Amino acid sequence: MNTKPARTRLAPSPTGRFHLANARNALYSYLIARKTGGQFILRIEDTDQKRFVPGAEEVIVRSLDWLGISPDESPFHGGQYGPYRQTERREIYQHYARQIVETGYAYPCFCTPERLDKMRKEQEAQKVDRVRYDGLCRRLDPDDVARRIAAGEKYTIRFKMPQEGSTVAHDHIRGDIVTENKYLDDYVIVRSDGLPTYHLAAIVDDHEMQITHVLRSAEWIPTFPLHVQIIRAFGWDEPVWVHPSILLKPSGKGKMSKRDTAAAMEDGYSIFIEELDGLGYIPEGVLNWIALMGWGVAEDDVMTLDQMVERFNVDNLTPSPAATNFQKLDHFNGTHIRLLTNEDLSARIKPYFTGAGLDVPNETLVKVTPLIRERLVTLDDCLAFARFFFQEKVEPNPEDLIAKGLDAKQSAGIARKAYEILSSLSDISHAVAEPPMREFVEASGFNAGQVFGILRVAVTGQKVSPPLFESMEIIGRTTVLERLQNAIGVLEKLG
RNA sequence: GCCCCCAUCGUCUAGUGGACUAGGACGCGGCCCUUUCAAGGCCACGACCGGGGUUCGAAUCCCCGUGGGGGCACCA
Repeated sequence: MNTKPARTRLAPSPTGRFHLANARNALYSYLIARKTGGQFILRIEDTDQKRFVPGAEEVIVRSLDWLGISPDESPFHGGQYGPYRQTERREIYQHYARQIVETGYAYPCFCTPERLDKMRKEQEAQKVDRVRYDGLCRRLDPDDVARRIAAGEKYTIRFKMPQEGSTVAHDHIRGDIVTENKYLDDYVIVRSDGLPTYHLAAIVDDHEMQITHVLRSAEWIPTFPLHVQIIRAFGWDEPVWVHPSILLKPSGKGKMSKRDTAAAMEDGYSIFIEELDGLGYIPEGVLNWIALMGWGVAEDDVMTLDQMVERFNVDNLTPSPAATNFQKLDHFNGTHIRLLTNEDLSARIKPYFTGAGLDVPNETLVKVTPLIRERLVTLDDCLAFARFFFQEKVEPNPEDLIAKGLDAKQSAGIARKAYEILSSLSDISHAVAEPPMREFVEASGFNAGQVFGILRVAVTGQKVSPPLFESMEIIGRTTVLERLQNAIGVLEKLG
């Protein structure tokens, strides 16, 4: 990989939501910049003002910040190459639009949308292979053009695509992409409202902002030759182009549809970065997950951002489409949760408890965290495993208090015995309480699963919980005995 | 319809003509550990899309199919 400082960019349009594919382009771009000591830039492509969605820019920045891959330059962070919003760069595009017309690589087109529409319909009726601009204004007399412009007639500017030969565009992971020019079109590069389309704006900006590596999704491949031709028309150097493939639905058959997105949501997943936080995912896990969709790492695939920077290489990006695998998200999330320090994890799960209306004393939290860390797939799982630590009372399902293979009466007997043993101890810490309970199990003839199962449900209110004795130690003698007493009452009523 | 991109276990991938009995990870199944659930350890199952070439030799190179995907706007 080129080691001179790279300048990369993420250029989303503020029209929709910030999803996986955006994040993945951002990550790879960020990685290239960090790896080479360069800069990662966020540029807002808002030239289509009809589609502008208020607040979309903020979501993008918030998502990037959450992931920990904030841009070095952006409309919000500033920078030497601003403005970073295309609608604020009008004059720059106008300058280059004039230049490209003057040098003969583009021309004004007076065709109205109505005429274009009619033209297309006619072409469709004739079943042409590819509907495209018929070149009417390309053949206009220069004096005529000047006259019509002077008369105030509205016009767009079209790029004068070579009509013969072919264009070779080089993608770093796909190699040369050769397109015969006869399949290309005279694309509109400046709208009649004076604002450029993506084709001109992006090329001009990438040049002006000195972007060295352009990562954009594969949807851009069809217009890739156009972009290369525009660059050549200006006589500029090309950046390194990389087109990572689109992301497929979990089955790998077809791309993510609205329906798939909704289905993911129902399963507790999301393709929108802003929603992942609320779903209990941590940036470290999400990042690791995203990184591996299209980046070939042979082994040791659990990585922190720093490790990714260390190991990343654009050469290892894959060109084939990747299925979105949420199970893998869970895996990476759980793995990275376990990599967190107890202090860090405690701070991250606390909001879930308080959010559920629980009072969470820190001294209790720090004791609880080590007990549940291995069990968490998502942060919000902490509630399922540990809410009983912070509740006044616990209400076990009566049925659950009856041990496997026993009836209510026998179970009540075990509970009473456990109460007897525990209440005889002044201290029920793990080390003190376990030996006598084990002795009881030995002597009683019941098995450990039965005895401890009853105790677990009585004390935690649930069948699945963190280790019993550690849990009881944290809950404290008084509360444990209260809960046991309550369970005995429930069992007696049952019996 | 036309153009373009892609093609290794169910999924993400390693593989750049001989080191391939095709490696790793997720998931799945089993075992161990264990008071539950996890975590961890071990084991198993599981793939080179098809057909032609090229070559002493092909997962790897070429061609043709097939399948999947993208695009054909004064959207990005």
